[in-house]
Amino acid sequence: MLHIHDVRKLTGVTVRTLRHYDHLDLLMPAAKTEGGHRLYGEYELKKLQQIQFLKQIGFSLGEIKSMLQEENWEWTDSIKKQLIYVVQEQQHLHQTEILLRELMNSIALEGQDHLEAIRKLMLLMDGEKTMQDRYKEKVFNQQQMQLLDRIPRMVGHDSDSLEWIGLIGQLKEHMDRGLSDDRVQQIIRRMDEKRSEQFEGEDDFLNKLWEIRLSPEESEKMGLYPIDQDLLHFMEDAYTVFMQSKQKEKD
Amino acid sequence: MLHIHDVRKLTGVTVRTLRHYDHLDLLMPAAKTEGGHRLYGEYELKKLQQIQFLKQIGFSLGEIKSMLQEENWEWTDSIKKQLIYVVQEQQHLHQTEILLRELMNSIALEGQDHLEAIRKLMLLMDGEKTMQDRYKEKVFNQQQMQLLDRIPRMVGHDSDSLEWIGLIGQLKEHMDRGLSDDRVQQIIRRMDEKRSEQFEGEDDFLNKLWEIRLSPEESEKMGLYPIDQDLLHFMEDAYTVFMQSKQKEKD
DNA sequence: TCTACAAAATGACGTTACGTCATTTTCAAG
DNA sequence: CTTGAAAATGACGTAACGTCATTTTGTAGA
Repeated sequence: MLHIHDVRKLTGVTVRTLRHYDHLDLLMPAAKTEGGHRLYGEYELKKLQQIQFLKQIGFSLGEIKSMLQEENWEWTDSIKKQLIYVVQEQQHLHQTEILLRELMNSIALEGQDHLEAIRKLMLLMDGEKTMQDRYKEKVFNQQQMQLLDRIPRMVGHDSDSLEWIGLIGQLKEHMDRGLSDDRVQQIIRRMDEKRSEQFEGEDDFLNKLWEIRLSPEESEKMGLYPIDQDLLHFMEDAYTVFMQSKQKEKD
Repeated sequence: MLHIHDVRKLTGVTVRTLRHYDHLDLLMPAAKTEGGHRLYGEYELKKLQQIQFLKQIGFSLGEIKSMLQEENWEWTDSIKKQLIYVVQEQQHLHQTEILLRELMNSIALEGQDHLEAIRKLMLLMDGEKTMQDRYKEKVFNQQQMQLLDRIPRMVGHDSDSLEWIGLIGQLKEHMDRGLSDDRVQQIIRRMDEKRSEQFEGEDDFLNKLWEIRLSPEESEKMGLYPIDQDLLHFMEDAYTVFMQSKQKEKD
């Protein structure tokens, strides 16, 4: 059994923090001495490190508690949420950095008149007129959109959707090789295998593609969303080629 | 003179915030009615917007107060300090983003065992980069070092890495089906395809890599994501089966 | 001019993850 | 059994407000 000070020496976590976690019922000592001194065991050390890790990723102690306690907590939801937050924060900080640099330049130009510099910058910020600003705003929005697109697409919570995402991504990468290219056809074959596992039955790949187009929600569940139209067509065509050569093989 | 509610409508700043700023002596109303209601003028509006601007750049209310009050405040110092902070924060968030993506992938691989996913990631984090590089240089030659960049990474959100992770995860899921199961063999075939796409003719490299993979300690030294031993052996065996049936087909 | 109801003011507590006292107990060595 | 070090407990502070609850004030209509 480890004394609270030993835990501190081992992990670097302060005594106050350990008491705090105890208070929150996040990490309780394995036992206490008669006099009430906290004693920690192997298990607590491990848990403490998990807590540190999750904290580093930016989760609040409350969320961490839920994650570690509740048996069927939706980790993937939490992680996605956090990912979106982190990406947006980076965007925000990037904008802030730009503003700071502009402010610095502005001050250099205006000399001592800081407030005048600010005033001019503020005009730039939410000014309603200049084309530049409209352009900036547009670009910013586009970036935002791209980010929001990219995040759900590039994270999958299970190995199956992860592979779908990977396959689709690679198909996109290899589009320029043409429909009959080996790599393309291999990807399509793998897709066909997967869809036959998942959607056993008559509806074929083309139907599946149709479905995807008609039902964004379904495809999002599968991690397929969003797919652009070009890729969809390419997939369709490649699949046709695939089926034809499969037919030939049979003959 | 503007009523507090008018200020809110004009600027979007809440009544509570205005009261708060008054309390802090940051922004005092130009006058008060007999009954104590706050009245704001043109000057206060302008100052409020400056405050909003500086707040957006990330300064604290305390600093803002100093900036606007003290005549010869060193603005450039503050701005530089803030700039440094913002840049550091971005780097920090970037690291966090990587960790989150790794965690997501790790969870996809490990299935529902989130804590195991965390444990493995923590192992990866602890490893020192310089040690890893040194180890790599010892094992691989110059040319092979370049190939190392192409092996799938847990952190990678490139579609290739994602598919690898997906494939490994699915192999793990289907282990209980046995070596010759269709799904297992299809996965292996896809793996083999990917292998030959990227590492055709680099058998020496692949053999070395596989040996390292087979040893958890060696893997850790290189900073590779630890994969369960039994899964690796299963993969090896299933591959043997795959090669055999491929041979038969030829005959 | 009185009334009534909206809006404002005041004060206090809550939030996050602990740091930092101040005070009291407990532990372990001599 | 003493004693000094370490632990425990409790309380306050932090940043920038949000959110009550309660009391006053402003003003429009009768």
